[in-house]
Amino acid sequence: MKMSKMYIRTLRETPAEAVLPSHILMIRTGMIRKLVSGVYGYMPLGKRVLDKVEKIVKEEMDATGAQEILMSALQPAELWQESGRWGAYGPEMWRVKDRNEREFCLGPTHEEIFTDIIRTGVSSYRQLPVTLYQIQTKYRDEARPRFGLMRSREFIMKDAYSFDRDEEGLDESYKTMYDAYTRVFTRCGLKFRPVEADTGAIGGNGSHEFTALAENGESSIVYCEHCDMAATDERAELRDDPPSSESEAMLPLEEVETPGTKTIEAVADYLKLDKKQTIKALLYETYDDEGTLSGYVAAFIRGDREANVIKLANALGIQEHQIAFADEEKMSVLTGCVGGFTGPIGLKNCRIIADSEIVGLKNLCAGANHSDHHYINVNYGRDYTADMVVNFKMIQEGDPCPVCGQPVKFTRGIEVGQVFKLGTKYSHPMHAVYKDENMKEHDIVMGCYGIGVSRTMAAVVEQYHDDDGIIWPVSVAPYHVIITVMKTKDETQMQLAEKIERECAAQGIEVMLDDRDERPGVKFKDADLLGIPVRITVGRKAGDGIVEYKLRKDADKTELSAEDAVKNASEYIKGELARYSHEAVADL
RNA sequence: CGGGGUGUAGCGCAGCUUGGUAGCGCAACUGGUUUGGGACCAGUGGGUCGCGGGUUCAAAUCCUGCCACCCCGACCA
Repeated sequence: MKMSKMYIRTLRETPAEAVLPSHILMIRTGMIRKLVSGVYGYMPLGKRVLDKVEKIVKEEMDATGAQEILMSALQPAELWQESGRWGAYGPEMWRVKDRNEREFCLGPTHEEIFTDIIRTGVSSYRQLPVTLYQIQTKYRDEARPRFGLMRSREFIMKDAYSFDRDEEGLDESYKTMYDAYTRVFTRCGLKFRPVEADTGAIGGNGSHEFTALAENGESSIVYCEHCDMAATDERAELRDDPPSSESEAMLPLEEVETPGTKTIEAVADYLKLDKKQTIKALLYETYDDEGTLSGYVAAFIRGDREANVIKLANALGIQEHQIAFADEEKMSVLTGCVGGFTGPIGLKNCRIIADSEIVGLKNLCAGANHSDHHYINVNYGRDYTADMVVNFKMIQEGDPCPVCGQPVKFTRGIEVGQVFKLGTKYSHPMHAVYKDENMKEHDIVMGCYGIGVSRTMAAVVEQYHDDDGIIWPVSVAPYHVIITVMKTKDETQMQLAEKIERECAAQGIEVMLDDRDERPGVKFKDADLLGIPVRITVGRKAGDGIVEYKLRKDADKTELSAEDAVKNASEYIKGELARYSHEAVADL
């Protein structure tokens, strides 16, 4: 393709709207265009990359025997009411009405739709197992869209759903998808890690996230260097703490003045204590199924810790969206807590939850429930008790690994895929059943599997770039080779360039020819920015049939005959494509 | 949803404090000189200064309401 004919515009300056390298580069290369916040369009180069990712996804899905279909983004409310999620999903669901006030949503995911398909299409055990998938646009009205394609309100997702007779069948389907995902992300060139994950609002009883490693990622994952434990920070189990200061003697409870010390840092600093010797209060309000306020919770945790809201909600027997930070002023009227000085002693009209760790620690410092005062030498049992003692803290770097006990490590990443064992969460309420050999009805056992296709593209850029631009892995590069002509008005150069273009194309290499009437510097900068894996420069020595050959990822350049350059490019591209092929990763 | 910030040409920004009817760089267009790492000279075109209301002889500038976008947090199958 002649670059002079291509609809491309690159930007020299960093766009004001972008912060992450991947976002900046995708805008500077003109691959994507923002329409409104969290909604992007794909320009020619972006679309080509998207297509490559999709192709890899399709090949791996098809190889598992999954079959592609395509469902509408627009979904009737009735199906969601049947599954119980119309109310449960929350404000991220993009709800719309038709002219007759009938309710719909723009699908954030498709469990209901696929369950509906299967319940009318499957009646016998003989039709199971089956897995269907689609690559389609999803809508989530994110509270805060950001980082370009990383967290957008409209995005492209591959979603697959498996249907089995029983749990054993599901385990097999799940494993098949898990392996296929490993191949997909490997073929995209990503450095990633599958980690144990929570099931969240999708529900079910087992899940893994596939996380592309990236400093700027939004997900935090925990792993162990001594065993194969890897999980999201929310999911990671923490060992129950043995009472760590059992032998220490309890000192007399004492109230001390601590003026203006509203934060743990301030109190610890003022009293010259380690944060680990303090108790932090976290005030929550809870809601019932209708979303009305149902009560207050005061949760206490060691001062240096963070709470894991999922674990807290689980302990309270409610969903995650049914708990939120409390309105402190309203809560203080009823319970006697004082913002910044809340402690477990003397609270009323709320449930008190203590993290298992502080129960075992002696002589801690906690708020006194009146301004500018704290208690010191607070001890569980003697000075206060809790309605529940729960291990609800978030795991931290250095905490013991739940599997082997060695200190855990943290890293950040981008969640590019997730697999779930759903069980009968949807099939049961929606009555998706099959008849067995004895004409007995059973709920179909389901799994669901998602890949963020557009997000995967962003993750690749996030992992493959330098100061000059993108460095595409060959498997997803928009073009394989760029021919840079130094002087387009020089017929010898142009003719040689066109010859190279034809020869590349004849070998199935995707090639773009920079025939624009620009100075060499502009062309080199653009070639680097666009990140095309191989660059062939046609310049002064064109008359002798000599060109320059350079890989985007390497610094060195070599002068070769045009024939050898094409041969090198062809060998390199084909080698890389083979390395990222289905066959090459088949045994992963 | 809470806190902060920004809206001026396609992009990046200045002007606003102290009101006088809009400017710089890049990009685009024309001509010329250039041509191996984002050239130079000359010229040209392009703006309801986010939108509404108010103050004033006069508003990009002051007051006010709204909207959009970005950042931090909350939230996030």
